[in-house]
Amino acid sequence: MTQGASGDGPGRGETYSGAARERFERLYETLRNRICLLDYPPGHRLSEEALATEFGVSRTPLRRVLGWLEAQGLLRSVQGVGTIVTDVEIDALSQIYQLRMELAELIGRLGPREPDETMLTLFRNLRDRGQQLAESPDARAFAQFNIDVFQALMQVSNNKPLRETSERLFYLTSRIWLQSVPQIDLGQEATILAREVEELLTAIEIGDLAAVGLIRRAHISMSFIRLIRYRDG
Amino acid sequence: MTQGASGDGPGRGETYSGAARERFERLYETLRNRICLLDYPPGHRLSEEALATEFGVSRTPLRRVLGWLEAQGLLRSVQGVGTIVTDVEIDALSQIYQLRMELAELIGRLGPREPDETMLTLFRNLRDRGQQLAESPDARAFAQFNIDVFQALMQVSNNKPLRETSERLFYLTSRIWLQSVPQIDLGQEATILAREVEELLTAIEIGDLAAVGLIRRAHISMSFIRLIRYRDG
DNA sequence: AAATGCATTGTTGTGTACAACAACACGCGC
DNA sequence: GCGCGTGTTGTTGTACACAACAATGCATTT
Repeated sequence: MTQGASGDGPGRGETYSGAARERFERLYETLRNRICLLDYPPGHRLSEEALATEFGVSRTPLRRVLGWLEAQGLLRSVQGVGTIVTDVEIDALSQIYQLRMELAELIGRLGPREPDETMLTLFRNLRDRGQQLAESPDARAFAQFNIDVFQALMQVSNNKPLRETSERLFYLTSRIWLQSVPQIDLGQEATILAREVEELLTAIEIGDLAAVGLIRRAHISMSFIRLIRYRDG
Repeated sequence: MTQGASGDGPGRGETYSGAARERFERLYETLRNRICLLDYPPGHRLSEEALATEFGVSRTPLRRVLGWLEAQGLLRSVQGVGTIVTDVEIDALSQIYQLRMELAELIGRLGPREPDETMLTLFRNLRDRGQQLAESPDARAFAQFNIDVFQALMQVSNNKPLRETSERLFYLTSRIWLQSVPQIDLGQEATILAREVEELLTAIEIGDLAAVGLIRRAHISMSFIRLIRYRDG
């Protein structure tokens, strides 16, 4: 393949200011999803050469993507060894969860965004998806649903730094559920998450965004406790 | 210069696992300081080629450093134009300050670290420096002192994600004071900061770390209000 | 004189070859 | 049989040459 003559890259005309940036974000989200969905489990060593070949680029632009993922704490590159998917040890997990709880509450307090029809539709769709998921639990679908619920919640606040910080911490810890999937009660977790979405939807319909933050915080708190209990036995 | 034969690079034997990493961190902190101390003011276009030449490396390792700074929001690279130091517009500044206030309070609540003699000495030295600064105000010394006070405060909490998040937001906004230096009353600001350090030291000596967070939050809140007043007239 | 097209220049983005490094396996000595 | 040194292999790190791109200045045209 010749340089830059990517087949599907510049297809959409919305290259706001650079086709390279678009490709970067595509690679970034692709790899982040693979990490969060445990296609690349913690400790997995992925090869720059192999990834570059797969995506039809050279190592150079790929390394920029890996660099960002490393900056987010999802990867760790060490010379002579490889690029390793990070693992989250239990005490670091606890610290992140403590902070995530506080930030979840802030989502409803800092720059709340008035719920519009779009947001309501979004959460109603999530509620329906949650009910289906609770009826027929599936590990991967659960993980994806968890991500989608989080991303929907991020639209509640206008505070961009808060959203970015919450995102970073979320993607750092969301994998733990898929990792513990043999031990956890997937059906119960799906049911709990589905009910959380229902509660969130109720609060949004009323327009009480502070309540949204409190509900979310409570569920993060409880889910961490359940997680610890799962792991302990 | 041949590859890797840097004169001062591998001088210290504490290369925990890679001399490259050490060099990376040195470049990173150097450039971050230059940005935060306004050696590179917002809007400034810095050349990869020139920087690589200055540091005696090739563009490749330098680009990794620039990539991290871009991930932290301090730089913005655009093809064909250059690598530009970001500017903070007033509304984004407000959002960051709101979040910083909340995080400051959390510093005293999440994983507080018992003050030891080292920390007390650190803050007592800062108190002395603050008094000297208040007597003979200097813009650059004020900015550096502001950074050092912040870094000392980061040692109060054991929560690493909270520290990293606070750092990111701090370095994103600390430049605003040097930017406004013709308009602000530098002597007054130095006096206020020195007194804040005194208050913080008092709280630390008592061992009330929650108070530390509250004091810090209050000062962040007030300093933002003063900043807005400075800018408005 | 003003506007427009175009060449020039300088920048970041990309591809590629090689160096530095660490892990592994093999063979040698004990 | 066991320990150790060493070559081999695969990885990330680095340097460099070139492509893609945007801005600028200049000549040309209207």
